[in-house]
Amino acid sequence: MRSFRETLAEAEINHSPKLAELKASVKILSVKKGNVLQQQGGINTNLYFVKKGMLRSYIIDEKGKEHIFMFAPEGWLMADGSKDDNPSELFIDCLEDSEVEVVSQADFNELFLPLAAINDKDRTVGMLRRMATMQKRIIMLISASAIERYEHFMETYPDIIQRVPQKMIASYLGITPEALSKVKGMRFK
Amino acid sequence: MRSFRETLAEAEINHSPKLAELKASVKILSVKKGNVLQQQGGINTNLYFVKKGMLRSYIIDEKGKEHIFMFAPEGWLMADGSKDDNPSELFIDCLEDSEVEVVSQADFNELFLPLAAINDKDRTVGMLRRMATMQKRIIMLISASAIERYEHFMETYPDIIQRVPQKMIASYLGITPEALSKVKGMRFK
DNA sequence: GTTAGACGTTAACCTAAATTAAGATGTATA
DNA sequence: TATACATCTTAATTTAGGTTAACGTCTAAC
Repeated sequence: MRSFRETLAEAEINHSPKLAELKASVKILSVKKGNVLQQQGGINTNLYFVKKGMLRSYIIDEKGKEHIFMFAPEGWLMADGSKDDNPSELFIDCLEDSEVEVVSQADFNELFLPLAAINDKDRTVGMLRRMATMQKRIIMLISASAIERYEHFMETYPDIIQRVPQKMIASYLGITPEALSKVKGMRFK
Repeated sequence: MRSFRETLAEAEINHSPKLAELKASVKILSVKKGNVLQQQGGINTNLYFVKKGMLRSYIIDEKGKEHIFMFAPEGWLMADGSKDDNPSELFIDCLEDSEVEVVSQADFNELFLPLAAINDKDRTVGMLRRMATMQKRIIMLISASAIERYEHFMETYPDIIQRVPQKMIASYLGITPEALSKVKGMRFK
């Protein structure tokens, strides 16, 4: 990775848009609840923009246990962010009947990223929001108790709470469903 | 956040570089070990590119306990990724005498992000690497035991292990120094 | 209607890691 | 040199959360 100054020294601006190519690279998909869009270990990874419904990404560990990495309701981007060349770390599946737009990782990097940075502040805001979400998540995981993580989640994503089963919330928080149940009971004691 | 198609519909390419402005926006800083570059709660957040040395970002919780969010040795970007308008969540300080390049969050978003996406693949790779690191970190935190997290850290960042005290590694892993000490002993039993 | 799965809750028990405290070593400073 | 301070380790104790299992509710399938 180059430094800021090195970047400047080498910078030459020339950019010819390829709108047709861009348009062709986007596929629209209707996905039924339960459908799996992407497998852990797969090599062709995509980005999914959720127009309607909700997607979920998760891993399955050696003991066969599911751990939810992220929920993506309407307006969110769903993607496996593991390094480009590596196979996908995540499963992605569909929690509600959904409509999504799909772009391959390769197309996104080559075509969308440059375009988005210039013309689509919302797109970069989307990436920044993703980063902010992950940062907060890490901070909660290393510093907060189960109940604090739960309360933070409720405040931040009250919508998601209504739409997914408790056991998935527990999985997202990094605890068992039983522990979440216990912890919820304790709040009103 | 707009969808891919909406983005395309609205896209108009025009981009005039402002190299002079860009250059002026970069400051070079020599920082002594222990210096604090940025405070939790501060409003003027910067991005730091580490040319030499090492930076660290961390929070201090209500009980006064430190939790390390990230290390940034040479070649890494250090930044608080909490939402633009919010005050900084993180302290950033200096673990070794360092040389860093500094750009304000505002300048970065307005000037560097567009430029980098087009001309500097390494820069976007840097952001993607950041995302990949965070993703892996979250997965480890929700699914792996203390010892597994430690072993993963050793494999992934053998360099950092040599350069920072154990208690900071523990803090990064989300465990106490005592627990890390115990866990290290257990590996050779 | 009956049955079989999912889901959520509760409780008994267990374990990993936190807390507290003490001691051993190293290092910077008066 | 002596003092203080930070780091790491070990051990005793406590606690948050995991595991296992039982039970009630709900929904889907027969």
